Amino acid sequence: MTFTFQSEDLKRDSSKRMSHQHVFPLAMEEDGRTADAKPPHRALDHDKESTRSVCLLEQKRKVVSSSIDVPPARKSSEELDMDKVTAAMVLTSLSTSPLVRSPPVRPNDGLGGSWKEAVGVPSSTSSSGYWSWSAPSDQSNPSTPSPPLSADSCKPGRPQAPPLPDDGIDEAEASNLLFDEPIPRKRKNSMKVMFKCLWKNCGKVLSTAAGIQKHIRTIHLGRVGDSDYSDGEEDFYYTEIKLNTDSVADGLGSLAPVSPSQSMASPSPFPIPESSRAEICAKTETKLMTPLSRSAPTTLYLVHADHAYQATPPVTIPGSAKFTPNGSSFSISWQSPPVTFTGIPVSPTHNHLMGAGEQRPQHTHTVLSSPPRGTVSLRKPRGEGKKCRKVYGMENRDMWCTACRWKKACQRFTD
DNA sequence: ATTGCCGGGGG
DNA sequence: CCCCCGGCAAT
Repeated sequence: MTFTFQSEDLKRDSSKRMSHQHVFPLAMEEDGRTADAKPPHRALDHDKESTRSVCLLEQKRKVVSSSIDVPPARKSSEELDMDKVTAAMVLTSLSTSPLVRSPPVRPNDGLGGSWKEAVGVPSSTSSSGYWSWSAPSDQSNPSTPSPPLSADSCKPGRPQAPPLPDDGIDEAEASNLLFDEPIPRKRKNSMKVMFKCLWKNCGKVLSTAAGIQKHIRTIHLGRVGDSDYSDGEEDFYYTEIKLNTDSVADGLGSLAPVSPSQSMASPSPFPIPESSRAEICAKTETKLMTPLSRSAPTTLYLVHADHAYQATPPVTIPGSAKFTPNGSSFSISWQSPPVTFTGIPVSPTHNHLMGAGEQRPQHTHTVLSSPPRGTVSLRKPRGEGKKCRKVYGMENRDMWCTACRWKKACQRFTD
């Protein structure tokens, strides 16, 4: 954080003191105290200008670099975490009787919503040889202090290629590969996975994904034909639930960050723009998943929404399909009937341009406009864009606009 | 925890 | 007026 670049030099030869904080005032319009040092020439002006821009640049760079620096650190700690988690899981699975066979799907990467591809053949008895969950190898080297680079601490021993390259939509897979996240993270055996239809007043529960998909397709969606064809729409209408002891509440990871309430007026039921599903996946797995999976092991009845779009919007199902795992508050439901999205869930095309543009909520405030107008507060809604403080930072306080310096509403960056 | 800024206070 | 800060609310 040293501001030892041009400005220091400049200041040194142009003026007297150098206090750490007041390095920057140089170019301010209001007080021309730099003028005394030398007759103001274009050169100096130029200097000032460039210096100022350098300041800004510098700051930008600081930001960038910090954001670059961070990830590795976090990563390593994450890896350690993962190790712990895996170890824990291994232990758990060892101590638990391998009663139930391994579930047909990998529960964790489900957010992509297309794991069904990975599962492949819809066989009800897919006990699956090749998911063999290489626990021993994990255990054999539990320490793994620091795997070089982004090594996958989860599957040390064997490559264990992802099931099937299959076809397109496999974003989850792709993202996993991209992010070097521990891909398979298979579930332990002692867990029964069921699939529950979320359709209004249906609540049918089947034991296989294919089954439930077929059910939805035929019964609810009214698809004809033998319907091998699935556009993935069914994914929205069922969810995976786990019954059983098996502690580790990983399924909740994806559900947790749901905000408890959302007005129906909101135009898009999906606060999260689908476009960045990959990121979401990764994030969910890493930062949300991990901490959560360790907490709250008490549930016996877990709901696992495989699809981000399913889980994320705080929807509410009217009648049925309401899970209350422990009595603790948790419910999935569905307020706006399936009509909301037809065909393809959410077009992955609409990216929101982050960073540059401001996207406003743009609500259509219906009729409720003026509450009690007489009240005092009337606080400004809070400015949107960055303000002087944010832009220049505390250390360059004298670059702020006056209002900002006085802690008043910013005048330079008005909204 | 950080940031925007209102309300109020001292000169 | 100018200048500053306590403290609150939103993030």
